[in-house]
Amino acid sequence: MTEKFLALSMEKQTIIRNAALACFAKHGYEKASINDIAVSAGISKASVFQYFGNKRSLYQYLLDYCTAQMKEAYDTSALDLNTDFFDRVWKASVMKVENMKKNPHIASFIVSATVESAPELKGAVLSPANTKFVEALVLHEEDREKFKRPEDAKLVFRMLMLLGRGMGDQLEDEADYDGIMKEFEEILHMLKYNFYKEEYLP
Amino acid sequence: MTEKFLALSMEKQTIIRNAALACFAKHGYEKASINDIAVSAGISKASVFQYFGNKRSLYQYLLDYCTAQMKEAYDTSALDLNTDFFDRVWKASVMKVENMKKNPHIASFIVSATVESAPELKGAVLSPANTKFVEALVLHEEDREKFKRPEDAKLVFRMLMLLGRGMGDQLEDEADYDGIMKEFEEILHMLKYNFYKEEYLP
DNA sequence: TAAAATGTTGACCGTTTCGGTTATTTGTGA
DNA sequence: TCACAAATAACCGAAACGGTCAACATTTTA
Repeated sequence: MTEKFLALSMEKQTIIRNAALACFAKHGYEKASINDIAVSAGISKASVFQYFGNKRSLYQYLLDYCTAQMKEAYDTSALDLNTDFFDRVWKASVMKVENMKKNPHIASFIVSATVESAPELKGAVLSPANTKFVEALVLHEEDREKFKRPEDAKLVFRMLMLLGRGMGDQLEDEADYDGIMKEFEEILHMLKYNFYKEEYLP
Repeated sequence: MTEKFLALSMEKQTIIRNAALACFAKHGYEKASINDIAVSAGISKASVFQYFGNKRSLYQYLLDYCTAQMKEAYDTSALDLNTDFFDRVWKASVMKVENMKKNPHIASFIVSATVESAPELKGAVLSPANTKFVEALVLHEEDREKFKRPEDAKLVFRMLMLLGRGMGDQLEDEADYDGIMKEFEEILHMLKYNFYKEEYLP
């Protein structure tokens, strides 16, 4: 159903896809209108139907696209599980942000898709490719030993998860990726310095 | 225009108000429909117009209500500026969460209202009562001196701001207020222990 | 360069939903 | 039982919805 769309130039595909992702993410499936998407993408409403057939197919295409995009972004590049905990967190964060830079609307679209409940969308699923990603961040015994108080390790991990959410919000609002990431890198260094035993500091 | 509404029982007022706040927050002014709100509140659409006259008046009432609610929640209870930094952060967070407990939809409504751009709403303003609140959290010189590395203080402050955002998200998703707050209290204690000079620890 | 094929869209369709009104029903206190 | 107010079902014209199609550009082909 999407052959017509896939024949378009990549630039045009990106513009239309981003418009659709943003619109569905903001308004949800039912309240997002094809007209809004078309205007936002700078094309006519009829073209959207030309490319995707109907609303439902457009939405399904976006789900599939996001699934594939997430796989490509996270699954292939293996996180080395043998590095330092803070380094792992840093590496994973960079990956996440690089992905957000390339495709700024995917994150909020996925969030909105997971809470979507329109009856028309029964059977339309978003396969979660994130598990591997989080697994790599999990705390290992050798991580804990580096902490002055090993019992702090778990809570630091939880704190970094919450911090990640806060950063994600900030990134969606003001898109100053590099500024935020620089700040985050400083935070990780600071935490390492204050929480690790001296022998584990460089 | 809202006399009819204010004559209702407090319980019914709360139900209707929460339905409206949630609906406007989720969909924005234009895409939120009176019918949705009425169904969600368990009353008829005609009643909503009976109580508020029209859509615009309902929205204005919610803005005014939120402004008053924020004032009551933050402005009256003075944060003591002479306590420890982490204690100040903790106290402010408790206030914020208590307010979210009582009125879970205010936060997201205010966020959505600040980015609202419907032409019909020109002149409808939300007076920000948060300034005092943030002032109390600002870092003072005597806070910095307690840190092993005083230069860390500023970054810890920034980190706590981001952490607060992440926590806010979590609170809106799963409403396990006490669990999250207990975790946050532990985080603050842990940070204090690891960042403060020994002489400032209890 | 003329014709054929393709890409794009303005105008339109029937239907639904919108904000808002009105006439009727329902509940209540005297 | 009756008067009165609260609540709503039914309704209104207008707008927006998803979707279609014929007409207009643009490109490809002969």
